[in-house]
Amino acid sequence: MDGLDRKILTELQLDGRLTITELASRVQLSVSPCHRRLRDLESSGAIRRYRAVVNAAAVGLNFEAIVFATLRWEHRDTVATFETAVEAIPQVVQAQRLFGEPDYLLRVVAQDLAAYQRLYDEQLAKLPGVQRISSTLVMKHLIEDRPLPH
Amino acid sequence: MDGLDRKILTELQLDGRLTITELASRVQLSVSPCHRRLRDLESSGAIRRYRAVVNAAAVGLNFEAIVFATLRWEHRDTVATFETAVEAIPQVVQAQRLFGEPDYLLRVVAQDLAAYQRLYDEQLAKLPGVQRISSTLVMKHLIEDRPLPH
DNA sequence: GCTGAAAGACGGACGTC
DNA sequence: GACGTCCGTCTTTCAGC
Repeated sequence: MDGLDRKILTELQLDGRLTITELASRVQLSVSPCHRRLRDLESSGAIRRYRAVVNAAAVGLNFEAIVFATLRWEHRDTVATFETAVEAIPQVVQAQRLFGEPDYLLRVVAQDLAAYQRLYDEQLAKLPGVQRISSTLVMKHLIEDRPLPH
Repeated sequence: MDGLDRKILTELQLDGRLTITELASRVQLSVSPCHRRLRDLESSGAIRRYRAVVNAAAVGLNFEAIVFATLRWEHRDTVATFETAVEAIPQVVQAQRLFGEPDYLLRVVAQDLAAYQRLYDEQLAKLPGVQRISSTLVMKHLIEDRPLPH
């Protein structure tokens, strides 16, 4: 992992569909070594995958919320049960477990406020092991999917 | 935007480097119409971009934190000043403005705890217009970059 | 949906530093 | 060991019809 590899990663974070030819010219390398490096980055797991970034509004998802959840500590498997239940909700597009309060942060999308209310009442509020759950609406995205810094 | 378009978007969220040939066979379409649809999805902005998902640890970023920030309401441009300052920090890889408390949620990466401490003291704690800022460490990612639901 | 031309991908070989 | 340049061939792209 040297400067060239990092440069390749940066370019591919900006445009994941770059051709090897174009990528090679951007990082000032010829095609074959660039191709070799890319293959190594992919097989070593440095590049986890490629993804199209889809405009949520284009698929009718105009509503986004952040959910804060804190668990009760009942059993050893409170965590596992909760996490399984979260993973089963497709509207949860991002979820992380934190140290401290809250225990979990979820990013949830829905079609509109009504759909979110249904989702909240029927699924989020019923998640197992939860002591306290609250949610707030996302007003705006400042930064989304920015390339990792050096 | 019909079922086929949605299917195309789903497949490309799972693998952004699918070739048209492969994509066409997955959505049960022949190559040309699939290609036309893809071009339309790209030019209409439904597909915002393509991006390589890079393993942060592979580039030496082993630390991740969530920052909660609430602003003081001094002037009309408190918000703009704060947002500009946030955007200038490359370690902030995701940022959203919320309704309610906190006003902002930032996702921050760093090489290690020491680097994060420096970043916090020298930059995050000095962000303009902030009334209260606090941060917590990310223990684990449950869900990351999941395809948008239907 | 099909065709055809241009571009790109990808493996190998080989010489250089 | 890594880069660069040649060489193949196969696949993909994308504008015609």
